[in-house]
Formats: sequence, C-alpha cells, structure tokens
Amino acid sequence: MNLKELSHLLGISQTTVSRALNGYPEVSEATRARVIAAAQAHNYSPNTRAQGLATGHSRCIGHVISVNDSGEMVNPIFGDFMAGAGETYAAHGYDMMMTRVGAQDESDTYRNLQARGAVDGLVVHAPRNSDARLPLLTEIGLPFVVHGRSTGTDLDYSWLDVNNRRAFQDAARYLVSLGHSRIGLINGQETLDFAIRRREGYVSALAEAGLSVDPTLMVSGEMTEKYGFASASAMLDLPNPPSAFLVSSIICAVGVRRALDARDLKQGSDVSIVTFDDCLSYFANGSETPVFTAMQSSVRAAGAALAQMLIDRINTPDAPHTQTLWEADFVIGPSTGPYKSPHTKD
Amino acid sequence: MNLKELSHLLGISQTTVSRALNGYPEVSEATRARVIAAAQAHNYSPNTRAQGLATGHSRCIGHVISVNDSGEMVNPIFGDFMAGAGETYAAHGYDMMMTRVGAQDESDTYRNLQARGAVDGLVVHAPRNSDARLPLLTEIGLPFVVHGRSTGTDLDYSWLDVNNRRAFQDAARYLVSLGHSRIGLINGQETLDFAIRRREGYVSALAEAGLSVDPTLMVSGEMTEKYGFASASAMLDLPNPPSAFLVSSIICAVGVRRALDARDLKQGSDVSIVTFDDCLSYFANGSETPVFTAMQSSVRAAGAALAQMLIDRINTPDAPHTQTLWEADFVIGPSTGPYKSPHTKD
DNA sequence: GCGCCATTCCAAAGCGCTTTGACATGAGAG
DNA sequence: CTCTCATGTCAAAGCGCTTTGGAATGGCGC
Repeated sequence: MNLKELSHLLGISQTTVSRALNGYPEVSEATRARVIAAAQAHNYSPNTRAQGLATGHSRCIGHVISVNDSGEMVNPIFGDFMAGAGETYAAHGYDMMMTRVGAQDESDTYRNLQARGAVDGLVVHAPRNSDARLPLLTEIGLPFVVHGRSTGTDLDYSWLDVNNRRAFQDAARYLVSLGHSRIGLINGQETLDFAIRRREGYVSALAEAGLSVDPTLMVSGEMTEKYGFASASAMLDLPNPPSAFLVSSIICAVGVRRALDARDLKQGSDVSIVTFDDCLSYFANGSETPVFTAMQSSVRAAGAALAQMLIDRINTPDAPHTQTLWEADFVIGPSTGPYKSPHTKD
Repeated sequence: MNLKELSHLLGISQTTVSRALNGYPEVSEATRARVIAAAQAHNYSPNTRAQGLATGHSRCIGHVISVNDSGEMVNPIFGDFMAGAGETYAAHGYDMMMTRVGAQDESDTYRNLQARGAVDGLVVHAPRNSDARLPLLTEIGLPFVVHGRSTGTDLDYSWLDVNNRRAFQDAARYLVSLGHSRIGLINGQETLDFAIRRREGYVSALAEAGLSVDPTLMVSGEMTEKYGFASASAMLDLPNPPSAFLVSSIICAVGVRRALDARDLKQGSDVSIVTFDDCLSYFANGSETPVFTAMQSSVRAAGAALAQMLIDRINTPDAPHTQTLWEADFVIGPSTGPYKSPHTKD
C-alpha cells in the first residue's frame, strides 16, 4: 500500500492524505479521522526512503563502532548504551543505525555516511585525546554529540561525560583513608580520554596523601575479564604487592577477584577492590547489596540522555552546544576494608 | 555533491556517470576511470535514499531487539553478535539497523518495518516456542533468518543454531561421569527455545544415568550475574544441595562462583561448574587456560554466518531454506572435578 | 444576488537516483 | 560508397513522498 493507492481508495488527493497524516492544520478533522482510520486498516506507513528523499532528512541516527586495534574486542557497555538511546530515538520517530569500522578507514566511514545522507546525526563513542573525528564532523557539517570528552581540542561541541577524574580521585582517597598505601590502578586503554582522566584522579589523590606513584602499579589496556585477571595477578606477585585495586570496569573487577581467589586472598579483608560500574543490566552491582565497592553511573541513562541531546541538536542546529557532567555515585560494598598487613594472621 | 553536479562537472550525462559507477558494461573503460576518479576526488557517494527509492531496495538489515518483560535486561551477547554480523554486512554494502521494542507492540514493529520499506530483511533474535514472528514475517513477505530455532511450527524457514540439547546432555553426562548425582540447572528463560532444549538435554542425561530429576534443582530466568548468584545460593542452602551446576551463560557462572565464594566452597573441588560460553570478547574463557569447564560456541561467528545467510536469502528468495546446526566445543577447565562428599575433609 | 474570506482540497513540481528506449558515431561488410 | 552493427552516450520516465501555489466550495455580510 502506498500513498497513491490509499488516496484513490479514499477518493481524496495524495496531498490531503499526506497532510492529514502529518498533522497539518489545513485538513478538516473529519477527513483526518477518515484518513487515519484507513491508513491503519491497510497498514499504511509512508515509505521511509521516499519520505526521506522529499524532506531531505533520513530520520536516522548513526553509531559508528570502532573495533579496536587487535580487531577483537567489543565494548560490553555497548548493548546497554544502545538500549537507552533506542528508547529515546523510538519516542521521536528516529531509526538507529550501526556501522562497524576498523581503525584505518575511520574518517572515510564518517565522510561516506555524510555523503550518502545516511544519517541525520551521530554519536561519537570512545573519544580519544585530540580526537580527529570532532574536527572532521564539524567540517563536513554532520551534527554529533560525544559520549565522553576529548581534551586537546579548542572546538566547541556537545558532550555528556561522567566526572571520571573526580570519581577515581574520591575512590583513591577512600582507599587511602582505609590505610592503603599501595593501590593498583587497572585502567582502560589510555589512548581513550576517560582513562587518562581516571589516571589523573588516581595520581592526584596519591599525591595529596603524600604517597609515591609506582609505575608498576599502573596498567592500561582493554577492559576484559582476562586483562583484569592478568594485571592483578602480576601485581600481586610483585615483591611489594598492592593491598588495594582501583579498577576501570566491573568486567575487569571480576578478573581481579579471580586473581585473588587463585591466591586464596579474601577480597575486602586481604585485598580491597573498588571498581567503576556502568550499571550494566546483566551485571547489576545492586544498590541494595552491592557486590563491589563502586563508582557507578548508568551507561544506559547516558545513552538516553545523549540521544536526546543529539535530537535537540538536529532540530535546532544553531542552539549553543551543551555540556553535561555527571557525578558517579560512590557505593560501599564488601569488596573494601581497612588495610591489613600481609603478615597479620586472622 | 550529487549526481547531477558530478555529471555537469564531467560534461557527461547522469546516465553514463551512474552506469560507470555501478559497473555496467555499456560504458568505456576510459570514461569509467575518469568518472571514478572524479567521484573520489569530490567525495561523491550516491544518496542512499534516492538510490533506494529508485531500486526499491534499502540495502539495510534490521535487528529488532525485544526488551524483556520487566523492560530492563539487555542481552550481553548482543554486542558480539552485531560485531560479527556487521562485518558481513559491511562487506556486502549493507547497513545495519536496530529497533528496540517492548513485548506488547512487537508485531506492529515488524509490520511497520515492512510497510515503510525500511529494511530488506531481518534477523529474528531469541526465538520462542511457536514464535508468532515467523508466520508473521512469512505472511508479510519480509525475508528473515532466525538465530536459534522455534519448535512448534511447521513453517519452513532458515536458521542457524547451536546444538543446545546435545551440549547440555554431554555436559551433564560429563558431570555424572565425575560422580555427581545432584546437579543444579541454572537455565535461561524457558519461554525461549534454546533454554527448553538445554533443559531437555539435561533431563535426558540424568534419565539415562538413572538419576531422578529434582525440580528444586532446576531454575529458569534472565541470565544475569545476580540471577546466577541467587539461584546457586538458594540451591546450596538446600538440605541436600547439589555438588555441581550446569549454567547457561558465563555471566551467570560468575554469579555462581560468587555464591561458592560466599560459602567458602572451592569450585572444582567442592562444587563443579560447567557453563555455556558464547565466547564474548570481553569475557574470553580462553582455550589455552580455560576459566570454566564450558560448552563454547562463538556468538560472533554466528552473527557473521547469519548475516551471510540473510543476504543470500535476499538475493535469491526462491532458493531453498538453509538450516545450520553447530556443535558446541566442550573444553575442560578447573571448574570441574570428581564428586566429593560434603563430609569429606581435605 | 454579489463579492469576499475561510476553509478544504488538489495538481504538479521536485527530492536524487536508476533504467528504459532511443540516438549518434565510427568501423567493417558488401 | 552505402548499409549494417556494435559501441558509447543521452533524455526522460519513474520510484513514493512532501510541499508550493492555486482553485474550488460554502458561509457570511452587504
């Protein structure tokens, strides 16, 4: 069923049918009701492509997912982010498109998306330091919002970020206040902006406590369970191991916990763990009874909020850019406890 | 830059430019080379919507993601599936679209996708028993492939599934061979087809070993970490607790492990765990040194394979349907061991 | 009865592309 | 030297929609 058929069927012109469906005032309510009923009865929906051609908009939002250098890792927060964003898109009649891209042809992909008119705007994921995507998108005039921030650019752009620096500073302070002086940092990839900020927060908390920063207690990498396990294992096997860990994701933290288990170390008493928690739906840390002491911020909520920001930008491109900084919630769970000398027996 | 501008620029008609770019033989190679060079130089790509209108195809594949009844859970395998599928789509010039939908308006969503011509085909995720989507899609003539299967329909359709029944049967047999007679099943939601098959495999292995099936040792639910923890905890606190667990996902298995930890039970010696493992990139069980004894099958590979199946279906709709059954790999890790009476001391 | 607005509707153009059918051009056959 | 026949190119129609500019219709005041 298309517009022409439907209008013939109703004995009305295509114009009127179109206007009736799109809520224009020039059509009587009686006609509008009749049209809507008929459209529903015949399961008519305007052809997306034709509508897009005519209006010049695609009513579609792009998400470019870069696979990492090794080409393997998929960000575990992705699903929850999309679930949050999808809700907002659906409410505004937008479709949601994904493009997977390798690191090498990244800018081509963005350019192509623009040239083809495939999307009305897009979300930039996992921004890096001085991320080249921001000037590129600005130049080609594709509206975008950033999940996170990119230091090292003087461009004005819209973003929503968690205060990663503050979160890790507070968490490190908390561990210091419990008496820990050797704290391992199991960070995300420090090519990514958020990881850099997290390290800054960690370093500054140590500095203000007069503690030295030991490079052997700081690692950076893709946040997998295995990485958490391997990093924690290596640090625990040092001659002077850490008594606490600051971990960048709950997935990693599971790996850290495994490393403790393997050494018969009790988390919370022997070794403390604080982790960042994106509130993944399948790995709820739970506010009632947390599994880990954590800095939490819902990536799903971030998805929903960023989607709204982007739609607003698309609708009013000349409005000033918006910057939103969320504070993570700090919840105390059983994975942290006061410092205990390794020589102390229970 | 659009076709008209590009053709003016070259002093050639739109027809010729279009043909040159689309590889038609009626254009001389000299002209073709000139056209391609110019297109590249001016970053020209045909407008997706216009191309779609003209050809009648969207070159876009849909993925409808149903949020669960409670509206909260996002399937953790989703990201890896899409990464696999995305690779295939990109190689064939297809875009990938996602639609998030609540359970109530599910069929409307599919109908709408078809009516709008938004997608050329789609992947059906998480099929249920006698899934209503299969007859619906068949009726409205939207090509599809199913990730999994749906028992209880006599429809002919294309699918790719893991032999879940066999995997769970083999795993249960293995536990039985280790001397376990009380084996807890922590299954996925048994509204879903794969979970039903998994239970069947479990039940049949117990039956052939002459073991009784204890309903208190079988649970079904959304595969979150918390669910794994809560289910295992409840079973372990029974008067006659299980000595082994069969778990439906690695995320759940982490929760089960936590339940053991909380009771100071050592996995592999006190209690055994076998889990299904989708080979999630951020939670590699690793073939070199597995974390869990597991039945593994890569959901990413499944995504890639299903995408190819779907594209084939779209290209040759009259070809016979294809059904593919993958066997899971059984890997033995440290999470399983011989049965040990709870009264035995180390 | 006439003119004048609102109101309601319509025909046609245009969005950027593909594709049909036709048309020049030059080479080879007669 | 003309007649075909590939070869390479083009103008125009059409995909299904929105939207502009215009045209009927009917109610009202004069």
